[in-house]
Amino acid sequence: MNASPLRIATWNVNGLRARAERVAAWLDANAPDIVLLQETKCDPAQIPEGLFSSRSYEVAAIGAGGRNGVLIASRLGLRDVHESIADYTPKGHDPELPDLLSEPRLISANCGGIRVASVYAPNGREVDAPHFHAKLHWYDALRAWSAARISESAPLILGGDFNVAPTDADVWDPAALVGATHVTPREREAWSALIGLGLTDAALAVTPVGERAPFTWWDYRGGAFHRGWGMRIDHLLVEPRAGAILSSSVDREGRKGASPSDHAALMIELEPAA
DNA sequence: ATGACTCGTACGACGAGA
Repeated sequence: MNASPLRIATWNVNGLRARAERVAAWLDANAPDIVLLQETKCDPAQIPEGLFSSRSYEVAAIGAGGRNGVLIASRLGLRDVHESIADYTPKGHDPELPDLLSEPRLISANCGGIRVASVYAPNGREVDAPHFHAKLHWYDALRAWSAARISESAPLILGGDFNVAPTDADVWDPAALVGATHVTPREREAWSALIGLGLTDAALAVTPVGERAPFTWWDYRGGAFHRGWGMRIDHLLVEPRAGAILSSSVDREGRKGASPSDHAALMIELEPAA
């Protein structure tokens, strides 16, 4: 029995060591039960001392030097950790492409009966660059891994920085992004195929028809945040059997002031299925 | 404006991010 809904949050922090004070304040203000972080940019041994343990979280993290890196912190237990989707490399994978499946971009654990994953999708760099094709292959592997999890008894929740804006409503100005990554038909097809496994885009699910779900990322440059020049590229994807999505919110305060991440945290409240 | 920030690496720029 849960007296109150679960709070599940995801945040690309752009450097956990650089963001330690902000993460601490955000944890204290929001009290999430499950925290998914991306771009920690550190090895697990470099996680700021006590940041999670002093707040009663168990942590599972992977990292390799100063790039990428993902983490799960849970107050609901943390077991059966998965650290790679490389076993789900798609058929036809071009071995000449960058090996993004070996980078620390997904970690998953069973937290209180829910299989959660912290996901950091590749950027893609330039349309049709090697990294762009590798991004699409990485999405194929993510879809295959997710399909395998959906066949298991624990419901699946994916959260993270997916580096795809699913529709033109998810960017401030489609005309400004012609020729850019994150909005191409191929990336959006990869996104749709993932969603099509039977996952609910939580932010959309609680957004009234005709309104726009809030952005989660704004470029550091040119005052983009204050101009509203953002995108919705961080997502929480919920298998319906996990429970009912009660709310979804973006922590815009976390994008303000000194030394913010370029991403804001996304958090949902979930009433777990009985 | 082929720009604009920021992090990590390593102590001066530079790759990468989106």
